[in-house]
Amino acid sequence: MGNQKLYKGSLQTIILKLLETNDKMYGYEITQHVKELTKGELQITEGALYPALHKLEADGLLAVEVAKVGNRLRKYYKLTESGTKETANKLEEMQEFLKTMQHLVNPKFSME
Amino acid sequence: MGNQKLYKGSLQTIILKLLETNDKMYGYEITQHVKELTKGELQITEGALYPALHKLEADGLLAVEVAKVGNRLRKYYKLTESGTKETANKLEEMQEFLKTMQHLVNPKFSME
DNA sequence: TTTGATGCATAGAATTCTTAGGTATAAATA
DNA sequence: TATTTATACCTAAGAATTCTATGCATCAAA
Repeated sequence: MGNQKLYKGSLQTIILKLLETNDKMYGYEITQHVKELTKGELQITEGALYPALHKLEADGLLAVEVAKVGNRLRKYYKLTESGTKETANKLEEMQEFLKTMQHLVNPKFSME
Repeated sequence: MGNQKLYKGSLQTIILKLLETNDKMYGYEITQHVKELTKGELQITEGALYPALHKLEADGLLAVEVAKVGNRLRKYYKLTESGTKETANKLEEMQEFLKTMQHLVNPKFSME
């Protein structure tokens, strides 16, 4: 996932957030979407993405739907009910984390 | 380090930033300082902190100065010259990361 | 006098991601 | 038409970082 270790730990949250916004997506689509959204800053590697998707599925947060496009298959992922709840939790945690880090590294611009 | 994996990858930057602001600090002091600054949100564990300090020292970013206080010793760490430069780099990367993540998880509040 | 705070440290496990492959179809280009 | 690039899935081995669980020792407070 990119070259920056800062993103370590945030992949699940990123995936869940994308699926909250876009309803259903397939793996390759996610990598391209993130690349565009971040102007190339963040490149999710497939070696990180697919295991992450499988784990989210195994944990019951995502459901899969296989589609055939031409002669190739795509695996569309979407949030389950508990996935939607967990997404809300994870986004809250992420906001808290971002606020805390902002405060730590740049106290001037994060006064409350 | 707390229970949140989101902080994975940001420990070095946190340490460097603290030393940039406070000139010199010892390990235990760092844990307490972060705990206060984050109102308990982030608790750096010693099992994460000390190896991190040793690595930063080995990489030439920190210099150590042992002090005796009463009958106990403290190891004060401070930035070296290259440590100061690297701190600037890491803080820039962190700002970029925070901006990117904010944009990803909450596009509404991160328009430019 | 025993607990809690201070202060250092390491070893092993767990987690996450990177690197480096593998397979295959479709489109573009040389 | 042959080859490269893009699309689309996947996994295994290793690196890197952190957590959990220890250990040792001093000092203050209960």
